[in-house]
Amino acid sequence: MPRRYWLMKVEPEAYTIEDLERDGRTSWEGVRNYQARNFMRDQMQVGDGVLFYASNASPSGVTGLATIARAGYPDRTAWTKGHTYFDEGSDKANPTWYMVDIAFEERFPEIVPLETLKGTKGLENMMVTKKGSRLSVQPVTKAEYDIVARLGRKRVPGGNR
DNA sequence: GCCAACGTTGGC
DNA sequence: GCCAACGTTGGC
Repeated sequence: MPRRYWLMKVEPEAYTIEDLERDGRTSWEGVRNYQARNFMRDQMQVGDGVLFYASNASPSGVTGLATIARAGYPDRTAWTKGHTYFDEGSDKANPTWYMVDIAFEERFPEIVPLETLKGTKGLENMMVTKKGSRLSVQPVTKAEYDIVARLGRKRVPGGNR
């Protein structure tokens, strides 16, 4: 199966690329959206590329790269009473929610802000650049992934602003 | 903190 | 199955 590529959002208050660099690897529990769930459960494979996106940040943008380290498996936080991600309706025999693990790959020297993504040729069709795109797990093309990776690695004197 | 856009819920 | 109300996301 060819390598696929994804963009995964997280608020810096919850987790950052620095955290991932420190941890090396982390589990991505807590996704409670069916479309995102389907991507994690049905399509993500070990080795897939991930654009790590900081949402609700100033600015928001892609802060680094990761890879899928474990393909979709049931999100057991949905069964933990009292847990933030507890979901009464999730059946253990037929789990509603799935998670994956991701591994650190690279931290960009500077964030690639959403503004930059919006203004970069070749990224016009990226979901994240479109207004009202709330999906927290999005597929991206290899071409888009490569463009963003190149932007992230580019060192600009005085910073990438 | 505001608020537009979106996904989900629930009454009918 | 429609759709208004509601809660959440996320850019600004």
